[in-house]
Amino acid sequence: MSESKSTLYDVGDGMAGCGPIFPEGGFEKNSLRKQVFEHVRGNGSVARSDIARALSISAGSVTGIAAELIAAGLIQEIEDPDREITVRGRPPVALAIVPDSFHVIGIHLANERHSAILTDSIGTVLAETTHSACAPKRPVSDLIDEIILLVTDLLKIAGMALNQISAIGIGIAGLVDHTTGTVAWSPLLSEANVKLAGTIEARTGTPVFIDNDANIVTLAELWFGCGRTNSNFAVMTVEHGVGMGLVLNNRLFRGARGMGLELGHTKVQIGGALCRCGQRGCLEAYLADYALIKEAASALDLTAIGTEKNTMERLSAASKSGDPAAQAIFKNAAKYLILGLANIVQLFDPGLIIVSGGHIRYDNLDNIDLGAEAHKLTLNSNINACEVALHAWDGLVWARGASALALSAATDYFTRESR
Amino acid sequence: MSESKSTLYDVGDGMAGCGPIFPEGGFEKNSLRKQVFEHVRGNGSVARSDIARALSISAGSVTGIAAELIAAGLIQEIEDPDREITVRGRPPVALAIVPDSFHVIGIHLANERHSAILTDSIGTVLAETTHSACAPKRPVSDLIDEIILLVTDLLKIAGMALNQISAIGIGIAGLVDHTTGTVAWSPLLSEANVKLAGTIEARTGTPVFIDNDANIVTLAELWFGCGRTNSNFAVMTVEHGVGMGLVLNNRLFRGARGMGLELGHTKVQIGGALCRCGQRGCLEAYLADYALIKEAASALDLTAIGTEKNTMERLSAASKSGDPAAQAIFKNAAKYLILGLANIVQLFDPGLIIVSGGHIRYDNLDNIDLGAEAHKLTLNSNINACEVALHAWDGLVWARGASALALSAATDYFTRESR
DNA sequence: AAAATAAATTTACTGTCTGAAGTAAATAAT
DNA sequence: ATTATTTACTTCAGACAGTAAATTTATTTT
Repeated sequence: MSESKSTLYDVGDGMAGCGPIFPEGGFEKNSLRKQVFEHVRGNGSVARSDIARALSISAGSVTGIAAELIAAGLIQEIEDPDREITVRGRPPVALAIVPDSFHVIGIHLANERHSAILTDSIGTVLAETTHSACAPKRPVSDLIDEIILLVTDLLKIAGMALNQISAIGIGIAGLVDHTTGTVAWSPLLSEANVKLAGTIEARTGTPVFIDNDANIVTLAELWFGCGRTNSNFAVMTVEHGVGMGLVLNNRLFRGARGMGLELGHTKVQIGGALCRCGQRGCLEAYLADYALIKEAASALDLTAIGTEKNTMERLSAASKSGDPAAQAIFKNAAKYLILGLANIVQLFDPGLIIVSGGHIRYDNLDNIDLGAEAHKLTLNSNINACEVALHAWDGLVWARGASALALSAATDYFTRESR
Repeated sequence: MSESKSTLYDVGDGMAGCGPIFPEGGFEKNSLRKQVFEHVRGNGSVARSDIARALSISAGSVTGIAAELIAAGLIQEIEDPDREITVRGRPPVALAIVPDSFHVIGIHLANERHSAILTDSIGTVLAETTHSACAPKRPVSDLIDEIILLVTDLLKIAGMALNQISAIGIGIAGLVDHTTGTVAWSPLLSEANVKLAGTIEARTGTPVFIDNDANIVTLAELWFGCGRTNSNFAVMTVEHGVGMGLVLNNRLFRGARGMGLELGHTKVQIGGALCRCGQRGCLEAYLADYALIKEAASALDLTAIGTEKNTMERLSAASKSGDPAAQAIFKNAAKYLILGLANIVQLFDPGLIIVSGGHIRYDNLDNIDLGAEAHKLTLNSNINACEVALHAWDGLVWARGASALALSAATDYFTRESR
């Protein structure tokens, strides 16, 4: 832990609202209070009458619930900015979230770098900090110290106190059981089956929720990205490893026992390439960064060994400048990326797959229509081809996803029945 | 349609009750009425006080709901057969389903043979019929005639009238959208996008529900098989094709858009073996019956071409009598079966996978521990190994699964709120 | 026969939501 | 300017699902 980069934000992010935008008439018996709150947050600002129509509930209910939410300080009446005066009848009164009704923290823990953000109740980033990390495997106590350091740093930047934070979300690489808050295994930890959430909760007195990398990225898409307007989509992440996340009916799907969705370790070739997990033929062994780097020796002079990121950048540059070996490496990886997409379509049939990863990869996918290529590998009777979107992120997605985890929990807390 | 085999049943099937046995305190806000009914059906006979404890609802609610269900003729008080007299206090009064409160029909449509059963409200088979079919592809109108014939035959055997049937469930091979009741594509139909459920509904005046082969088998396991005591499990079917079904939280998982779970067409080898779907490298192309038969020429004298079933039987016999070529074929198929299992574990992490198929296959899997072999191909950090169960079925599973579809719908209907 | 115990029922009450009637605030027509 | 029309919002009685606690019922134990 040496250099640190910190920034103070006070901006919104263009599109109104945040969080998944639910289609009208949610079938799930979420309390109306929560439904109304989420509808307001999802749309930025809505009138009571619009809410009643959208959720198909009675106008009377909306009045009552809005009154409760206003009394609780969660929402407020605002001057509708883009109101049309041409309609007759009593003009609607727009409702909007009170941004500073509560605050949450989102943290991402990774090999080289930890990042953390502090947001208000509509997900606006108020403060951000990044701490570089180096220790490859450490005892839990060390990692907890690092987390506490991130939190205190963040609070200092934002000028807030810990008791003003309603929830903390943490994303960490490895096998995570979200329901119990346990890290079964992580590349960052020398110990296994760590009750991370509980421990941090005890240290901070704040509710803590954890999930793995892939789910965090998926949440980021659901709350702040292209997933917002899609109820069903999959996310495929390609970087050091290969992961995936799935959203069904605006909800993160976590598999039967909380684990699963380990796309990177599905087998795509019997007795194939050796994967870092020790098995052979994993998708990851053909597609992840480390798999490409293993092959990079044939394209690059690797006598001077650099970081993984550096090597990938050199490999990408070589490919773009026409090096045939480097191009072959990326081309082969693309073939397996498409295979992965096809298998996702075949098994989950989402309407949309978001491929999320660093921009380096995309530079080498420019002329490939991933959706069309994947469609060629699926049953053609599958009429509605699956859309494939590339989404290159900055370093903040992970922390944003983690903050979504916290936002979701805080929303549940503040809108729960009979408070 | 020539020979027909029909039987009249009047037996139960050993284990008490039917339908998934829900763990205590279901989180889903199913109406208590339905929860109580399902709990009684799942357990065969339970006292009111047991229901209150199991579902953690108040005793008062149970009294009220039981009264309603009794008034509706759905359940009844019975003499508890195995009651222990040693306890003091007022003795509990056992409740049980009234078996003939309603009846449903389950139909399975396949290439060579259609089968249909008529059951009462606890799934006891009251009548069964099988019609042989031959036309490989026919217009919808023909298939509908065949279905109507099955239904009338069944009603005659059972001595019942159509208006005594509360719902009809139909299982058919192909791509089926359960929610709309549409068959997008089927090997039995010359037309595409057929609104089968709606048409039969109009013809019979009875609610009709359809689903595909794999889901039907999965429902059979959930309602009547080893799935009853498991809330989360996957089913893998291996026969003419390779399919799968998934149960999450006692509910059939149908993917994001109702299709999906096409395990047979996930790719396990880039540019691999040619599949009947036209693609290369599908799991099915290595594992399904037709894939094995393609290779059978090297082991058998195929100058006399027989049916698929016949060839499989000859191949199996050859393998068991020590023919090395036949043994190699089965051994290779087993490798891909294990790969399929490993991929299911990796993606869905169910606690149990039921491999469902004809017994021919199992004869050649005797000495293989599928669970252990699949575990070898998954992340070893996946601590809880997935159990793998072989379940060889008789020809009735499909129809039973279809009847479960109907039973489930009828249950919803009769236990819905404010009737 | 009385005490103890457990099951089932009754009763009063709570919270959530709806539907209908009423109020408020604007525009359009006269 | 006045009235009608339209739309947004509020109020309130009541349906409904469920609970918690008191009560009744049926049985065993003492």
